[in-house]
Amino acid sequence: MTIRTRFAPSPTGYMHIGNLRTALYAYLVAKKDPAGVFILRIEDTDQGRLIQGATDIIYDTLKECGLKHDEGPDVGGEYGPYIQSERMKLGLYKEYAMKLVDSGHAHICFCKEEDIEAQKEVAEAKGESFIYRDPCKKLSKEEIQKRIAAGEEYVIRQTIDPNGKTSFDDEVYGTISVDNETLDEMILLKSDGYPTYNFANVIDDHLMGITDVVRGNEYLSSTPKYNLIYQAFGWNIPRYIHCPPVMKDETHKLSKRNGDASFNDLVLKGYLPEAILNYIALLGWSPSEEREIYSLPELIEAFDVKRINTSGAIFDIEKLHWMNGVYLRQMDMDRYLELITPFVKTSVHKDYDLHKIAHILKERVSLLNDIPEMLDFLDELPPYTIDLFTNKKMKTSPELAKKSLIEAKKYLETVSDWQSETLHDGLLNLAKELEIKNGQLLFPLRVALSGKSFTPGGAIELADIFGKEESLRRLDIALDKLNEA
RNA sequence: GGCCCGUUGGUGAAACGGUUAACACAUCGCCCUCUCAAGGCGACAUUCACGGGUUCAAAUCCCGUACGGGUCACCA
Repeated sequence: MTIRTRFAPSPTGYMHIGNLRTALYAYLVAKKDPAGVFILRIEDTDQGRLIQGATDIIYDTLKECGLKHDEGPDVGGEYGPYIQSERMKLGLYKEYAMKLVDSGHAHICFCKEEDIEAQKEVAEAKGESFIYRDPCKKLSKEEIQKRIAAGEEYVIRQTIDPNGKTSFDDEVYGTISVDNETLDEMILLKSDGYPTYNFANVIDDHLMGITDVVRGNEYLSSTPKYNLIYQAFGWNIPRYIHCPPVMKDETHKLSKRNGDASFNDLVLKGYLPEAILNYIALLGWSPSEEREIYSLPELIEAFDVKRINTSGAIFDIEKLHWMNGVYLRQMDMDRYLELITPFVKTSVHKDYDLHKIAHILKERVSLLNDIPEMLDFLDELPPYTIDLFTNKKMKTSPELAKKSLIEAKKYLETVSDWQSETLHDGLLNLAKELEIKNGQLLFPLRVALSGKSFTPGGAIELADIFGKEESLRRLDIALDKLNEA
């Protein structure tokens, strides 16, 4: 049977990391099957929580990550519509809810939300566990008709036989079974006519032919209730793949609500979508081989539902940071150049060779946002004091720096063929002639050129980027400082 | 509180009754080196939340306890 999975977010804001990981896993499960279908369904049944533009964020995020859906509101498909509010207009949910009422698996309920709430509080105050026993189940057909005709608001509530047990098999958590008496009779259809998530989800998953339900483990305890609905209709129960939560720390889930990083925030900080995706794939799942860097196609190949963990995983930005660096270093130069250019240009406005800049950056950048600060010395020589010339490891001091720089200047002034190779050979030669270590010549030179204690690139690379004129100008400034001392 | 789920180093994790308890990030050393990175090498859990039990043998199986999470919404 062809695998069909769905990602079913509600458009209520930004896409957070846990959400994205669920989408990823659903995608991987589908694509593991060469004919597998990955579906996007928008669950907008809570009209009060809708946020303008949230659906676009979902489309954009999936697109940026390469999680291409085969069916969905924007791409169509044979099982549409793919937006629940549109399906609701078709009267779909009400029709199915009424079928359940007819078969005795659901009932009309006139209870007021506040009343139930009040009863619950009383029970809690007494320390008793509260399971709502709906008095409306006893209402006669006539009375129900009368009250509906009188315009009274009502909901349709699931009817559960408290006897017996319901169990299901989860691919990740194994077999789970619960006593039916602990199951509460959830609302299927709200008084505004919209279905609840709980109901719409079951109906749509069935109607859309979903074979594998991938979702967060917070649904583990509702799943028995969903199965009761499947059974009431005589439908096949899908395979369940419940995923452990992505945590912010030991005790808190990652959530947009707490202002935790969303996919978008991470991208804005300079993390690459492919690195983010690779990293979150490893949060709650581990490959069978000893490897961590996977492209999306490679993930499809390596993914195995059986290797999804059962316990929550803490999101560790340090590791993402490292992984982002790996992706950046592995990248081909053309794309790298294209990617870093806007970041370089925020702090570098002079006309330096971007290729050369890219070259010194490549092995050193883990986060694109770090680039401007790393290059802040290129446009203008920052103010600095001569103690920068003191370095124990290099065994340099202002005195030694002065000597080295005088000699360096003499040499550099003679160079007509100003390019990396020439400078390299010339300067190393000079160090040899002076009988000092390379570092004792090059370290001071690098400081003189940059005005910083550390920089991407060394003296030769920087001199190459600056060119003869600017290099000598900065050298003179350094010598002035050293002469004053 | 009832029910459900979980618990291996700071973090992600491997192990599927018998290993010196992998690997990666982070951290700390050393090497390389013109700084910083990158790279190389090495260190880092007498121990797998705790207590019992089963077994010749337990991180792995069973029971209990503790702790954490989830759920009990006309939110998803």
